[in-house]
Amino acid sequence: MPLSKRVTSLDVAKKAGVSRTTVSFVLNKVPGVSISAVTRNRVLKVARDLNYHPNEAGLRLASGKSRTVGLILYQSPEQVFADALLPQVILGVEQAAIQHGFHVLLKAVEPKDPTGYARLIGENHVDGILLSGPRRDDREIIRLHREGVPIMLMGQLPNTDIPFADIDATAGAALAVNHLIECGHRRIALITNAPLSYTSARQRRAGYLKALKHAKLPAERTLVKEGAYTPSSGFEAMTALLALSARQRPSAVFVASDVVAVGAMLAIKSAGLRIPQDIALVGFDDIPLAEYFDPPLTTIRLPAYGLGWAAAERLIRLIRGEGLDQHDLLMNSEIIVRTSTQKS
Amino acid sequence: MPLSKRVTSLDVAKKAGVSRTTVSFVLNKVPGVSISAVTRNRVLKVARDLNYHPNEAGLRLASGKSRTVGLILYQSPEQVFADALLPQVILGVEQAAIQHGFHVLLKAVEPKDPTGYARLIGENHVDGILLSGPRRDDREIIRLHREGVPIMLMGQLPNTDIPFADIDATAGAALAVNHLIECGHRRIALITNAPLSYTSARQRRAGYLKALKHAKLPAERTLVKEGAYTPSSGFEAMTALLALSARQRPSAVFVASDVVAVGAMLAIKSAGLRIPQDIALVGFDDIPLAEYFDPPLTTIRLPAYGLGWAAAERLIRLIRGEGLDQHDLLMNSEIIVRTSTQKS
DNA sequence: TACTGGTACTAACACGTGTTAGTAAACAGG
DNA sequence: CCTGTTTACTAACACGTGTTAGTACCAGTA
Repeated sequence: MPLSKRVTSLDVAKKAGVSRTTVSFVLNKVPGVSISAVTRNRVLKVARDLNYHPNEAGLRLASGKSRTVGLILYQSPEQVFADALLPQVILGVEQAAIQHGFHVLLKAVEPKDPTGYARLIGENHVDGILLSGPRRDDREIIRLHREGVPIMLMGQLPNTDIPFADIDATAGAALAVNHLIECGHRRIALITNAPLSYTSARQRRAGYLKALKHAKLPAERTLVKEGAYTPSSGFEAMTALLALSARQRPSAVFVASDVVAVGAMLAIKSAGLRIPQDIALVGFDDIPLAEYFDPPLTTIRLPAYGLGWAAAERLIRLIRGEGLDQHDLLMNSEIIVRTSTQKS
Repeated sequence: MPLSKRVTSLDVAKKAGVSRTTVSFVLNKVPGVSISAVTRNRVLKVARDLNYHPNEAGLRLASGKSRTVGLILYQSPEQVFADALLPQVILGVEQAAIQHGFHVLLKAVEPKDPTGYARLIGENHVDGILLSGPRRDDREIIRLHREGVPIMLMGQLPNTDIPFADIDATAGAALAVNHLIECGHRRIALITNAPLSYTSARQRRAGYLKALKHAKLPAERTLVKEGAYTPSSGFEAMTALLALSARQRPSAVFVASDVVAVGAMLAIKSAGLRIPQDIALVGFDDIPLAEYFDPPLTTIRLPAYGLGWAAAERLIRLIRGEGLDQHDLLMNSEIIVRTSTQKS
């Protein structure tokens, strides 16, 4: 029974003996209209007594706004599973949205099956889009942006002017490699977090190369191996590095993902080598378990929660038509030094 | 400009030279009404040409349905951060929802700040609620259920008849302990995944006790320690176990969470003991990294993705008024035997 | 010819809200 | 006493859809 009888503003109006318009004025505190204190209090009381909540659909229809952001996860299931920081990002998005009175609609999109998330906009389902893991071959997002739809990327899309919030992965990677250089290493290898066709992998490699160049160390192609999200890819990449001749073999490796680094560590230990005495290791991400690896992993800590928070907050600004103080946001990371680089 | 001009069904009707009603009949394939093939094709073509998508708000208002499920994460931020399986669960929910034409609205609720997710129902924002991590002190959910709101729990709520989908954690825990018994262990300790005030912790302990009883082994209070989501809690709990006298000290430990187990492993190794030779270890969850712990962790694999999928699918059944084949769903887990229990 | 019944539509209402334009009463100023 | 202004409201429209009741037409039948 209670399900069939939804309380509407008309019910409130009737019971309070006023018009529906007055109810709307009171509850929305519309500026510029005067309502007597007696009436206002009566309406408020009745609304509370009846447990009135404005119907979302009616509200959207009348206002044309949905006060909802679409959080699009443009990632394959394997990526999602392996992404240990995803919960933090999502939570950051959620809490920023709540703070601004917005809701979050979650949508996972598989790259191979680009079922248009654009429909969410066309259907007026969301006011703006937060796109995690943008792809270069995604024409849809560019079209939407050109049409004036509020969009915020988490990650970057080269050759577009779509605003984004992202970790400054290049700087973070440089931090990692600089640390290794300061530890005295000269032959430093790189295992990427993902295939180099991904922007995130490119950025981290750029930081690696930058740090080497700054220290006037040569960059050798043989010292760069591709990982792909998983520990096993790290195992293989490291195995390949260990197969190099004694002269070519690196004394330290920057693995651009903690998860991939786990596999690399296993390869090193399986080969009977010690970390950091024989090979030092720096990871990237500072996932919650990195501190408990054996040995504890020196790594780059990313503000995952903060990234989600900032991205959502900036998107909501766009939706509201407020300007952004800066078009793009690059967040700083910090290095967390642990045993995997400290010859204690 | 394109933003200001949304295409409505009236636009389609005008351009096709028919009434709006006809457009609705054609696009919704309403049974029992006859439309000539010529007209139908004309309408379909125009709709495609204009890139028409029905406005979500109008649709909701007219139909009274939102075709959206609310995924409520009733967990503290620390829990969310530590939950390595959460992405899998969320993805399962998402994909089941998509498959049935539903959307997912995500809402994180902090236990200490019970800002009513019930409003989502009152506002007609969602058709049903998927509650992850239900709490005993949550009066709201019981009220909603009594009012006939479709609800599905992920986890269980004793003393209520709210339908749920959950892992059979008791059976899973028994699996773990049985394995240790089969390996010849007689003194088996338990480190819980969470404080015992949590249902999930209770269930896992129940499986532990059941397995001991079945093997006619005594259950000793001194061998049960509480963990709390984090590796550090596992470290402390294990340290306490190691402090027991040589006679009391366990030869094997069931840690009811892989994440907590990481801390326990560190404590064991720090004490100069070996796994599994001195102390064998079984975890719970089979998080993606468990395979890469040192040593690889024997653990209980949970169908996290499947749980999310099944829970969403069952909720949608409830929303549609279809019955459930069974009121509750308990999903099976399996044991994954690795080195932490195999004296190889 | 008149009636029946099916085909192919359309007019009009309902859903619940925000908002603009307008009105009656009270009040203030001359 | 009349006029203009403020106060405190309300009637009516708009938003975009689904749906019920009804209409015009035509073919077939008695």
